[in-house]
Amino acid sequence: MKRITIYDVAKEADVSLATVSRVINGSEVVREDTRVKVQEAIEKLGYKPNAIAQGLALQKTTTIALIVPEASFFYTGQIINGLIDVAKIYKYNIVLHTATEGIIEMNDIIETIIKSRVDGVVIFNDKLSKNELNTLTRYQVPIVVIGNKMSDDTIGSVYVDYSKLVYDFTTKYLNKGITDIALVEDRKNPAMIKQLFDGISRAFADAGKSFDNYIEIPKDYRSSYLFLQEYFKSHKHELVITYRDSQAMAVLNTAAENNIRIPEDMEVVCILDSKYNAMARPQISGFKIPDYDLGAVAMRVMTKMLHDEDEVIDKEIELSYIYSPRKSTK
Amino acid sequence: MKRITIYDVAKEADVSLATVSRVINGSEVVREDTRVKVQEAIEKLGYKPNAIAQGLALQKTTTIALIVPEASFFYTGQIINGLIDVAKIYKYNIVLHTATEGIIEMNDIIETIIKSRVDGVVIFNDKLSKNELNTLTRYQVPIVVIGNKMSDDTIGSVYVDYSKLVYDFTTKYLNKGITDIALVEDRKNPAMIKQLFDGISRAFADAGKSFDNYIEIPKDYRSSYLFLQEYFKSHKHELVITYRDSQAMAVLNTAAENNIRIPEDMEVVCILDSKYNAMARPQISGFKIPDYDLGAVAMRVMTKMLHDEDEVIDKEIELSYIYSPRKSTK
DNA sequence: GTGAAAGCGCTAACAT
DNA sequence: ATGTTAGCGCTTTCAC
Repeated sequence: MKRITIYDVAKEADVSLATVSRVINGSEVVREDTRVKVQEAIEKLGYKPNAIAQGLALQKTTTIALIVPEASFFYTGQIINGLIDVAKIYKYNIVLHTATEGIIEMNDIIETIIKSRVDGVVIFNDKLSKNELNTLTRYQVPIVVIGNKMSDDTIGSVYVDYSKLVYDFTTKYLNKGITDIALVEDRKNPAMIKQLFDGISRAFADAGKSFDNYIEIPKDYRSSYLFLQEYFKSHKHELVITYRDSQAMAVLNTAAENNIRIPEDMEVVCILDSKYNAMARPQISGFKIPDYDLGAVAMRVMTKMLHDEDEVIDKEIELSYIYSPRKSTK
Repeated sequence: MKRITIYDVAKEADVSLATVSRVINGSEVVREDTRVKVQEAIEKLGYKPNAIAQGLALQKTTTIALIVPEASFFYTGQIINGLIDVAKIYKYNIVLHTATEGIIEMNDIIETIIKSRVDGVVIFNDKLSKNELNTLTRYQVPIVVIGNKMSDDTIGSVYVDYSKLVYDFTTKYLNKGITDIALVEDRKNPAMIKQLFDGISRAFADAGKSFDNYIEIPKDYRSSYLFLQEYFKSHKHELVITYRDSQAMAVLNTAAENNIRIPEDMEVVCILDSKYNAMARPQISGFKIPDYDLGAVAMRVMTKMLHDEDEVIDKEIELSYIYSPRKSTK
């Protein structure tokens, strides 16, 4: 079955291919009856414009590349949904790349991205530094970063200020006289840890105190569970802050085993809220991060960078969060 | 900055573009010294072949489309990871499409897929019937379906037989004399419900009994929680089977509130295991579904359909599961 | 072993 | 309002 082309349509409708092209692209200058004639031919033949050929001719692909950390779909899912939903509106395709650790692989991804001539790339990576983007910026590809504040001629970003979040939350507790606050985190995400640590430290500093309860736990649930099981035999804090739901649950479970009542003896809060926080017992308080919006807004910024070239647009967009107090805090 | 093309390289290396093309594509017929000469030119200019132009010339894009149900990333994440990992190996790009309910949107997606001239499409959709694929098959695009057993000239599939899973599990309990078995499910996924229902019904039938404890619950956690809270005031079963972790947790939580001890008074098992099952208290027994493999194998089948055109390949691949007994069952 | 030229399907001046 | 034609960047016969 030969793929039917614009020539076939032209012949069928007895016009030139230029006219067919005009019809496809909704040019105004085509007379109504010939437009109908062409439309019928298109319909009859079941013609679908070849996006690849269009891409070659127009020097743009209407596809953007999305890079997400591998195996991060638990918290990336909504971001992708948001991204794709607005991509659909603007008729963009999304090619998905997953990046593991390691700069070598990142270079591979960038290589294929460059070759595929995407119109832009969105990177979700809270670990990424602006410097690491140089490989990409060299090729003049518009970039939107999700998770890190930065901007530039060809770079935009959408993010949540976790440092501020933690600062405000910590300050609230310090003001209540609660000072035995601990931060539980693994080393999976250094940049995130830094933000959290900065926020809590600043809060302590502003209160004339210093923060020193950073508890580093293993990366996987099982090990961190065992670690905390031991830890809470001899420790207890007024407030424990964790980043992910699994960490909060590990705290919950191990505290219970050590007869630490939550929230009476110890309060627990989870930064990155999830539906599982509401299923745990006691239900875990957390901050609702607007993941869907992070993706949607990122794509929106992308389209602006791509279309409204003249207009000055805001390239650093901070999104807000909502605190959901539940049963693990007083 | 002008994008540098194969012509630029040809000029720089003082050869024809045909030769450059040969070097790029690793043709054997190029003399060693000219190959080196060309390579140096490529290096010097930082030339990256334009995949779009290659696509046009070769009539193939080395990209495959992946369609997943929207907002399903919790159980789709690993599938995508597996898919992408083997796609990388074979140098394929993945363009991601999310499908909501509704045939209209599906047609939109298929439309853009056809236009983008992908080499194949992988569909993760346990609701999909072979009939609905016709729109796609008409265009001769190789298809691999994840989650449903089916095959055809241009269709392959990778799946887990949930019906069998439930049949075996139920039979085991029936053999122990446990007959008060209930299936808790919402109506999110009719095809899946059918599989589960079929399996359990067959088991009962083979034991000379009939199954009638299908408990339909609301789709979201909150409502189903309230529903079950009421339900367990007046009901209790020897074994409750749920599909998703959130459903199992709802059962756990509401049972606890009604003083039903698990597993002493009632056992609970979750078909689709997740890490959260191990964090619940009591820990929930479940079946480990090989999601990563589903994706990886699907992509492998795809590449086979694309490359080894002559060779006969197995187009219906059933993957197995592993039972993880934990604390919610005896 | 290497070059010349046609063609992949489409868009966008430029003509008419 | 519509047709002609020159690219877009690359692959691949066919000559040499």
